[in-house]
Amino acid sequence: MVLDLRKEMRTKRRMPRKQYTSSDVGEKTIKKSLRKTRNKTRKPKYLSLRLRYFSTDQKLQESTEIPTTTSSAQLNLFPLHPENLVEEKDAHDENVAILFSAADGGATTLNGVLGAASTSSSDEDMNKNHSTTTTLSASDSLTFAYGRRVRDSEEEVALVKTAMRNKEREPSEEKWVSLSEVVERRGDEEVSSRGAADLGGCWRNQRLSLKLDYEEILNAWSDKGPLYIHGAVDSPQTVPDIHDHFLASDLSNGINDGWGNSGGCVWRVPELLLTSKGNELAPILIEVKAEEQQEQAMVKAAGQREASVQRYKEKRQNRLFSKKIRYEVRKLNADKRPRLKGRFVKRD
DNA sequence: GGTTTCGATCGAGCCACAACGATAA
DNA sequence: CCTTATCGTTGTGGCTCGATCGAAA
Repeated sequence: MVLDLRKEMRTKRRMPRKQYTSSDVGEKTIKKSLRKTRNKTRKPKYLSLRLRYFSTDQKLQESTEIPTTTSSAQLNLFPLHPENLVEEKDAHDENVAILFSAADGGATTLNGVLGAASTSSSDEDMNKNHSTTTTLSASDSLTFAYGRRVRDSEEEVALVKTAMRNKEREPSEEKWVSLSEVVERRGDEEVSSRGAADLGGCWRNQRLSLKLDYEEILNAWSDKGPLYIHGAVDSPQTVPDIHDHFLASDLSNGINDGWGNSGGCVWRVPELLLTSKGNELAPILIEVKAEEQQEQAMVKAAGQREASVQRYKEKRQNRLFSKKIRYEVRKLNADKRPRLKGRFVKRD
């Protein structure tokens, strides 16, 4: 009996072996290209975030109770084979979808976080940010999404900003940062990639301090319809007054929509309570209405979540895994070049 | 529960050579 | 300043092999 149970558990845990597809070839080539571009010598091994992630995730769960549907929180920011994972890892997908539920707005990338006023949340950026778990950007965007711990750390903010500056300096080259470097800089044994998470905390402690020319923005937007945030399922969501301490108030109210958006990231609009007679409602009716609204809010939250998961899946399926060829001529030459056991050989 | 075995997967390296880029004449 | 020649470096794809990981025994 016990043995049978153990066997069943093993079978459940068993992961299907990966089947190579045409996209994998491109993926492999990209890695090879990056590898050769970076250095010819053997690179030092980068610390896998997987273990870190486990511990981090557990800690975060203890402190923030992030809703997870599975205990298997294996980090997989860059699913190499989305076509295989779609059905197999729905639960995992949901977790990732939670991570990037705000991906449409780019809020989970560093660009989205730090450069909200100037960044574009294009798919390319997303892909780049998701492309590898060892880049600072990817890991930080990850931990920002998870890291909802409220903690100030100017040093870490500076570190992330430095990384972003370096990225700007070398726009075409991905910056590789060894985890050990980050750890050294921080000088403790904390999870190194938590910087952005704490950055998120800073954002929750401090208001957004964007210096925007609101008049110019309004003028520029005047012919583009209302200032609504798209992405909500049913009701339009207005841009909140930035002078409201919406972040803190939502946090203090304990609002959590089950998205990891414990307030802050999801702006809410009070429901309009109108009767046919006008704006007045009897107290009892208001009470009943409040309960109904609560139920509706739950249903709506579930609907929003489902919609967002759907959006995430669609985006992931459409993600391009194609290889970027720098010199098409060389590719043509290499294709024509005779090979023996995969190696190039001299022409006769 | 610990150890060993086995199979799948991954990553690094190899190869020839045209193209590229820098430098000198 | 422009052109030409030279030389070292880069990039390209398919295959192999050792390392790694997880499941099974």
